Amino acid sequence: MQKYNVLVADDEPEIRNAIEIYLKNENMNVFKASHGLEALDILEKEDIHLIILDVMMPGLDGIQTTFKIRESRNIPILMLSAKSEDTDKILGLTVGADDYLCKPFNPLELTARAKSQLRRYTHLGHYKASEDEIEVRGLVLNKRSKTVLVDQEEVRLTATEYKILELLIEHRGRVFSIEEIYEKVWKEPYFNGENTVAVHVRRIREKIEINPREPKYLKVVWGIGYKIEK
Amino acid sequence: MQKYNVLVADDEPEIRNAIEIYLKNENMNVFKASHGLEALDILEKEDIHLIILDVMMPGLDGIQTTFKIRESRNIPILMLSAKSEDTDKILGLTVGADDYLCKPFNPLELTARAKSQLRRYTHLGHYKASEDEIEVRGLVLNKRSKTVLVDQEEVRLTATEYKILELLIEHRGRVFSIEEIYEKVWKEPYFNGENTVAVHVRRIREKIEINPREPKYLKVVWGIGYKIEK
DNA sequence: CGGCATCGTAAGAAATTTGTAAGAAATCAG
DNA sequence: CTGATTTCTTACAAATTTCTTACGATGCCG
Repeated sequence: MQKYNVLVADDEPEIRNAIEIYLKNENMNVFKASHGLEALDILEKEDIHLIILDVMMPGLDGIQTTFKIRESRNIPILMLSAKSEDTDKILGLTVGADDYLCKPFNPLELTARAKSQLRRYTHLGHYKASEDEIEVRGLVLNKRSKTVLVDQEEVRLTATEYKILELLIEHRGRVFSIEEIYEKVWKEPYFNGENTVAVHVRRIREKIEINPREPKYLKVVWGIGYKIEK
Repeated sequence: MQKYNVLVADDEPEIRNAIEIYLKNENMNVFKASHGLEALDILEKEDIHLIILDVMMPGLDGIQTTFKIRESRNIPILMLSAKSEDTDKILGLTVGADDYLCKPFNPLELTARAKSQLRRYTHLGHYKASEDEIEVRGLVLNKRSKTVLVDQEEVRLTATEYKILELLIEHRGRVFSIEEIYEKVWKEPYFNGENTVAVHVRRIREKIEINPREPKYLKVVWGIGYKIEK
């Protein structure tokens, strides 16, 4: 069996060590860093398969580190954050992370999520992109060719429209706030009052829905955001 | 295995000692108090994981102590009370408690309930973030996707309705006063006379109950507040 | 330069949610 | 039973959020 290398970056030594124990238990190699810069350093030298990052760290924090990593690589990142009332907010901040978990977390859940990320590797150790083709109720999105079919018919989406739809479809069933969508797609902070996402949603609906006023795929969840029905 | 610290507060020494024996048998550390103030004192000094409180105690009784504890902490509380005709009444009084038990109780039941509360801790000793999905008698609440299913059917709740329901379900069995609900959901002080929570409760019932007038899930506890039946 | 496609903004319309008030109904205390 | 208290119910108006449309800006390609 493949032995995976996992990098854990957290400024709290207890958490770092606890995670190390859980992961070693699952037969993984663990590299530890106490802040973002150290993590980036290890990342250059070692063949890391998964990064577990704490949001809150002195110096380069988890979010900045994610941006840095994403500039050059597509390694899976699992973000950790302190439990907060406003989970959605944190979720919005974790742009670029592949998954996230609130502290205090359940060790079983941590290892389960870590393994789920690692499952995306082939036996050669190469990172395997998640499924190329996603189908949901007659709507087929192909990530490789970046095309969308609705009932066998190809639909021409613009680049931004496609990105929004891909985001929603990849996590179908989950609700994304307008802010979250904006920050994930545009990769810049969202200022309240902007109407852009709504307009793009309208345009996407125009193209993929039979009746844009009664959307079958791209649904609104009032006061929360948008989602693709599972 | 993690060794848990349990605080037992009861004015009757026999009961205190009996509980101590049962719990030590289950490999727990036991701290004892004979009244509420002493319990609060120990709580400050020790790293307590579970509190077992008797309702009837001289000085600060179990109910007042619960209020005091809840002002600052979210530790699980198991309430003990003398058996009475009017179980509901006592149940209503246990606002803020996570579970309760009637005296005389079965030692097996006591340890079972104590362990059930402690199970919510991780190996790190942190209080565990609760599960993503909570199921209670056919009602399924998914915190990640912020959706609610009743008998497999998705129910569309508004943002505030969802928040109220999530609060109640997360601590199902516990009674929340209108004031508590208001302040937890709206995050602003509650002024007596406001009707808002009641109206929202009505609307939630309209959506999740078969017959809103005879609620199966979201029940009222007269003079105290609302709760979700366990 | 002209034609075309894409994008963001603004502004008003439409839809949905939310709070309030007022009276009805249920429950409790004596 | 009676009056007091608490919860329930309904309707309506205000607030908020989303939808829709149109327009101008930008950039690409020939």
